Amino acid sequence: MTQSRITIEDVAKAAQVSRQTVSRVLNRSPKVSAKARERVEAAIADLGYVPNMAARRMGGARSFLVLAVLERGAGTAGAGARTGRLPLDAMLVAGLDRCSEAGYHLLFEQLGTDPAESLAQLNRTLTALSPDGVILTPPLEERADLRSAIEGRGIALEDLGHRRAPGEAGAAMDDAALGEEATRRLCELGHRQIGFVTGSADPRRSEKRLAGYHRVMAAKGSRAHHHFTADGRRGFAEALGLAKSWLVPTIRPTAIIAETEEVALAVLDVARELGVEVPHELSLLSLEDRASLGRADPPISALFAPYARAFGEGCARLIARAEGSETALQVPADGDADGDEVSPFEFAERASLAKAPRTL
Amino acid sequence: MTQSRITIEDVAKAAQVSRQTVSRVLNRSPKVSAKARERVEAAIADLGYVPNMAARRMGGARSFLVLAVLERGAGTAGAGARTGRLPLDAMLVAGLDRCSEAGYHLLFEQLGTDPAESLAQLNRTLTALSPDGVILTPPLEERADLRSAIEGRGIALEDLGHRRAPGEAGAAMDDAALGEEATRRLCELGHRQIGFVTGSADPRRSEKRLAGYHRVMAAKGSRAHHHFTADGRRGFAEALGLAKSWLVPTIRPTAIIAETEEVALAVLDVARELGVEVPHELSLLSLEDRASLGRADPPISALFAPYARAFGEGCARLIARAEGSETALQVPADGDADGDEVSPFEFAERASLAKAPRTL
DNA sequence: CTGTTAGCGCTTTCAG
DNA sequence: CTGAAAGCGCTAACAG
Repeated sequence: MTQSRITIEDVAKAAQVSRQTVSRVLNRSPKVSAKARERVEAAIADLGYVPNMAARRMGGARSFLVLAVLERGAGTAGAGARTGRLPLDAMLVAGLDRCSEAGYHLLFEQLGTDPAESLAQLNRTLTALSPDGVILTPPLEERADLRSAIEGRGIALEDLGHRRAPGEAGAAMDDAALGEEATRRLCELGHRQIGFVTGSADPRRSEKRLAGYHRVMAAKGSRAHHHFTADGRRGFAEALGLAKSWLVPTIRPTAIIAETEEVALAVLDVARELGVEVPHELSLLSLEDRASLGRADPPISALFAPYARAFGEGCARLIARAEGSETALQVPADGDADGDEVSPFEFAERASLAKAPRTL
Repeated sequence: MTQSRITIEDVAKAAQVSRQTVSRVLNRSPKVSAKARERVEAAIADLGYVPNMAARRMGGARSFLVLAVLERGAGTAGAGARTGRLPLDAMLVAGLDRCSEAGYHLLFEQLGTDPAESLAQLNRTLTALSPDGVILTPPLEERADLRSAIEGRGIALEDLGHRRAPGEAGAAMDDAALGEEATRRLCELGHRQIGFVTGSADPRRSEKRLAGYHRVMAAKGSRAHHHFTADGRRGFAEALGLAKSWLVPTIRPTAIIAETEEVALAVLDVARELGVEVPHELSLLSLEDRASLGRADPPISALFAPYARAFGEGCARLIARAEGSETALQVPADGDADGDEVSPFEFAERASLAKAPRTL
């Protein structure tokens, strides 16, 4: 079944129309009579015809391709690698789902870290593939050169953040906002002595999250952020040692924000070792969600950017744009105006958060 | 730079040769004079010419595409999902590395679980994309219908196991062998009372691993396998409860094989709770490697199938075949004859394994 | 070794 | 609404 040599010509013949008409049906052109359409569709089903992508795009039309651009090393480099990276597996699946349901294909490409070289690389890929859309994954969305290379060719561009206005940082991927919201949530629970342990593989992102944390702490009038930050990016062990030292004195953090799953788990271990009870004596919040957090004892809550979902949505938007259906994903009108300030982040509520103890 | 409308024609003109000659240079044909080649290469570099993939494949030749076929749900469906699945992130990166270095592109496709439907789906993709090679990921490599659909079109096919003979299970992905080797390793450490807790999302794979375990235990004359197996696939909690019950009596396992990271971590927790010391009183071996195992206390050793590596190698083999370079990857001649029986699995040695305690 | 000639399968014009 | 013509950019077949 489904012989591989059936072309649009065969369908045209079978349906007794010209290939143009078949092509129109294929591309959902409205300018086809119902009768013709029916005949063509019957013939297509009958012959098991499947249009050839390459030929399709040769005609100078769409390529039905979405290109996802990764920074080399942005994903887990293998089991045992450091964490704090993109959840490529979930992103892949989310993207695939969205693309295949629309008949599109998803292609990934890794770019090296050298700016000039990576730009050239992208340009090469762009002309070789001429994708209908490109999705730039963090931290690449900030590369203005890449963005203009893409847009300069008239190719649709998306990144993981729904942006409110062009040029603005995408809300869902705003690291500073993530740091802020995490801190704010803890403050709302009554915490003032809040610690922050970084650990992301990408220092730039740590920086921003930390900045958000500092901002909120300062606004709350706490000075804790001057004492309770540790840099797990450099030395994991030292950072933990530092975190450990926090927990011994009488004035100590009542909550700690851990930038990664790894750090969160390690802090939990430290607390256990020291006999500090989580969550009653110490609340713990991770900025990255991984399955293992749910299996920790107690399970650790996480506030995180919804990468996979955002990626899938980015793909969908790209496709919608390519299809020209400007009615499709025009901002789900989710009352996203500017009032409610719905959090763009996902929160996995588990058992590691509690109100601050009274013994402030 | 790198205008997007440069075609082979432009290069031909600039190099003062026919496009055929340019094409030959592009495809590394040996039948080009050094002079011509030089001029063409100069022109290419000069103009920043990049061949268009779609057009290339239209010529009736290669498509420079490798298609990786996944079973829907084979990857992590998102943070918090059950484990025991393919490490898609690492596979993606490994495949991308191998493909891009050869100028190929990697495309993923998910197939539903209904046999007929998934075959049709594959056929569709095959004719739409006409990839140069297809790599079937577990458990799809066992689908004879898919295999013949691919090979019937003359498309190169690979899966994650280096197969010794056609039809034989790939060594690196042989689940029974994994169960056997894990058990054997523990036996070599003097263990006889070995437990096995399943937990994979794919029951068929659990079955095979378990079978390998049973086989070795029986061969060693132990009867432990009649008592110490628990099925974490059904009910995680019950399985753990069962495992827990093992550890209380005086005759109890001195080693436990955990099929997944999740199970391994849980068993470790149980042991800790019960005051059973790992590894001195209980050795623990995971059949799946994840970063979190390395951070457990003590870190948990793992014996596992090298998915990502195998995937990357599969891609490389596909490409080598497409390139016709039959000299390229002809079995690295790693003394793989049939003598040494080098393990096809990877072993992450950590601190959870010890010799069996004397108090057998 | 090199150039010429035909398409690959589809879509864009542009006429009917 | 439909068809005919003219390629898209490249590579296989052939001739030179």
